[in-house]
Amino acid sequence: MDKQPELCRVDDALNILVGKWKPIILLTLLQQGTKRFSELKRSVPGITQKMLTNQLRELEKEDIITRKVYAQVPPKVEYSITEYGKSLEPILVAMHDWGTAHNLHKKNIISN
Amino acid sequence: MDKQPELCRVDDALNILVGKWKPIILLTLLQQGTKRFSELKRSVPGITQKMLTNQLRELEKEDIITRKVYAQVPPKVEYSITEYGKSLEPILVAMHDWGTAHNLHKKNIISN
DNA sequence: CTGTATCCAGGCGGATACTG
DNA sequence: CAGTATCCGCCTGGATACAG
Repeated sequence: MDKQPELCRVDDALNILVGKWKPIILLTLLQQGTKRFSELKRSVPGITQKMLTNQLRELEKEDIITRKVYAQVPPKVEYSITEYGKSLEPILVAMHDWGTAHNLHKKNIISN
Repeated sequence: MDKQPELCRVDDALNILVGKWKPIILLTLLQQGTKRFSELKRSVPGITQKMLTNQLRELEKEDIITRKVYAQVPPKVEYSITEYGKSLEPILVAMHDWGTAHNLHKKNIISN
């Protein structure tokens, strides 16, 4: 049942990153800083309100992002990466770099 | 529907790594080299034959691992990381390092 | 503007049994 | 030894409607 202690350490990071919209949400917040709910919705084309809320809540639970509510009408809520969340950036960068190379790999296969 | 080109690059890597047993399978092959089906099964406690086959097939499709069948009785099949698959190692290492630090983070929260 | 509540389809992963 | 085949429960994510 248990995995090797050394090996399963990767699963913690993976579980946090996994979610249809989490990577793009995190990258948006990392690159563009604090954003309102509606701004995020615009920054992530195709996402529904339900899913945006859902993914944000999960990231918040993991202490990767923070949620700041302004008591006003109309409502205003801002989301930001936590310091802890910023520690995920090297992983996202590694994946982004790999993704770029992956694209080239696929093109090479096709061209052969 | 479409995401920003730059941002969605991370999804390619993520999709390949996602799967309940893929990370540990990859790390095992990376660290210990070529392994037979039964050896992998022993290296990944708790996995069923169905899931081991399933995860191996998916990694094979992505050209991350190779499958070598020896025409003999009893059957012998060996799995190895491809050169291309090795390019995933930095990502796995980054996640492993993060997972280790994450453990400390959780401990700190508890101790506060 | 920033959510919640429902319903629903598809896929993932587990248990189990069977096979060349 | 190295798989396949089947059944099945659960969770994820999409569509849609409603709400403070």
